[in-house]
Amino acid sequence: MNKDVRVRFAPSPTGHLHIGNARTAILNWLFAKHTSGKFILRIEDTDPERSKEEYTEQIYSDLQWLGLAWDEGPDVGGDYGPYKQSERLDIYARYTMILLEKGLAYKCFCTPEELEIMRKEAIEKGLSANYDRRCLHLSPEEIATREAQGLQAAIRFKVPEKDVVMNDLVKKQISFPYDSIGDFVIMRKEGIPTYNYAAVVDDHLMEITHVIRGDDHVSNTPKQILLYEAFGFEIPEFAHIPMILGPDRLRLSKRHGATSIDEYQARGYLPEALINFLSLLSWSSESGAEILSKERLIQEFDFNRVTQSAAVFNHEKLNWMNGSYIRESRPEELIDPVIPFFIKAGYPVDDRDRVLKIIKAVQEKIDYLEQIIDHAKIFFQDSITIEDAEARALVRKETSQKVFWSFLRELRAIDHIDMDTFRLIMKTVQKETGVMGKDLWMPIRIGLTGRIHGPELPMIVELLGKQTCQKFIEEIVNRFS
RNA sequence: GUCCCCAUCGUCUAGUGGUAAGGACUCAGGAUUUUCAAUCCUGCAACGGGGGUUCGACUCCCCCUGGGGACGCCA
Repeated sequence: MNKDVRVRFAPSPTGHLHIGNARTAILNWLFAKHTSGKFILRIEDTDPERSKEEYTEQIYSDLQWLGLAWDEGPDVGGDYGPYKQSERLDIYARYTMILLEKGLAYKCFCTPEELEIMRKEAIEKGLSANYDRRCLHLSPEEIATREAQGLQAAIRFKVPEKDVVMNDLVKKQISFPYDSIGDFVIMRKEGIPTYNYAAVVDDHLMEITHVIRGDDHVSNTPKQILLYEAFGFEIPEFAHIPMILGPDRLRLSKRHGATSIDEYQARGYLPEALINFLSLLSWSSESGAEILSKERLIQEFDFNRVTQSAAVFNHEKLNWMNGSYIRESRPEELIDPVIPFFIKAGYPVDDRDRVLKIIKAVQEKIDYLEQIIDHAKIFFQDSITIEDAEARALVRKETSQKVFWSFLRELRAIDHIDMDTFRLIMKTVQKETGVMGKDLWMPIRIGLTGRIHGPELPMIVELLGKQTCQKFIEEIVNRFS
């Protein structure tokens, strides 16, 4: 019956994996998983100017970090390789010959300068900025002369005079008048294919069933459809997903801050949260739920529920969602992800149990892992400095002094402290001093951390340990009395 | 300039001819709490404009406006 689904993510290695591309990859992956199909990675490195091997590696690792495993690709192989376009040049050349022989494509000797003038003139006249076909009617002799002069030709596709209709899984039916499509170059004079051409040849040869990509490609699609028809290839399904915009409703770009996946990784966003969030840009669950596991996304994903309109990337919501994932994580799972941030901050990491306790103490306060550095600072101080004026005033209060002395007396009487003994001690302090509530707890908090806000005190005390607690309180007593 | 697409709270969205236009983020207020946070509750906030069609339009059609994309020997 239906062919097995095969989809591809086809980035060009010209930079880091961008948020928009990542979203495209995610939807491809979700659809493949949803249909038990294959997810294929193809590297479109046909631009020698901009493509770089290091970016290919970067794309691999970004995709891996997101947890999007591919079934076929340059590194893992597959039956439809090679999966890098730069290694398929002979294939494209072969198919170009077919078009040339059938008279469906022709050589073009126009220079970039000529083309630029042509374009300007067309726009001035109010016409569409298409190629005027001046090389279409070159006689064999004229072609021979130019080639004898050493001129190299690009190959242009001769666009047939018929309107093109496409049926898109998300955009539904769109038609393009034939005269809005100009004869486009399929092979550059260096013998390297252009995007529209290579994509068609590859998608056909790789038996891609669904082309899922950003909707900035819709106007490319009629060209590609024409190519499929010229070759007699079966046309795949198309699904053009809406763009992701910045807050100014312009296409998301570097100007908008962090736009590549590795930047989010570096700040301690969780891949699951990113996938969840990006999936919800222009797609929604029928249930209305927003926090959706990968499994659930896979199960529910459907093009019928993809929106038609572009979506603004909302940082605040991402932060909320990521924070939600952090809060829902088991603290143990967070140890490894958090360690790089500890190392970066110069905090010791050899005692994993201590790291775990710190995570438990601050887990609910952070939206992304990088923020743990600031919250955990209080656990690695040698001495306490009180910056805040309100805190200084509080510490000086008479009740605070009483609390300190009482607390210190209790502390000196024991040799080890944990959350429970701390609570017990505080009860005693309360009884002895008659101080309670904020006046009781706040001096201790400030004395131990220097700050007015922070994690729950019992956790702080246990993490600091008896010696450090005693030292800090002794210091503050000396300083302020 | 030409072609294509889009249009519900500030943002992400639900909606599919008859709804008090629902949810989420943000924001405000409250509850809880030894602080902050988290959590829970409450609240503010939207169908771009104009014509049709219809007994009835957020929903269908047209125009306008606004936005986006494409028109590369980039992808």
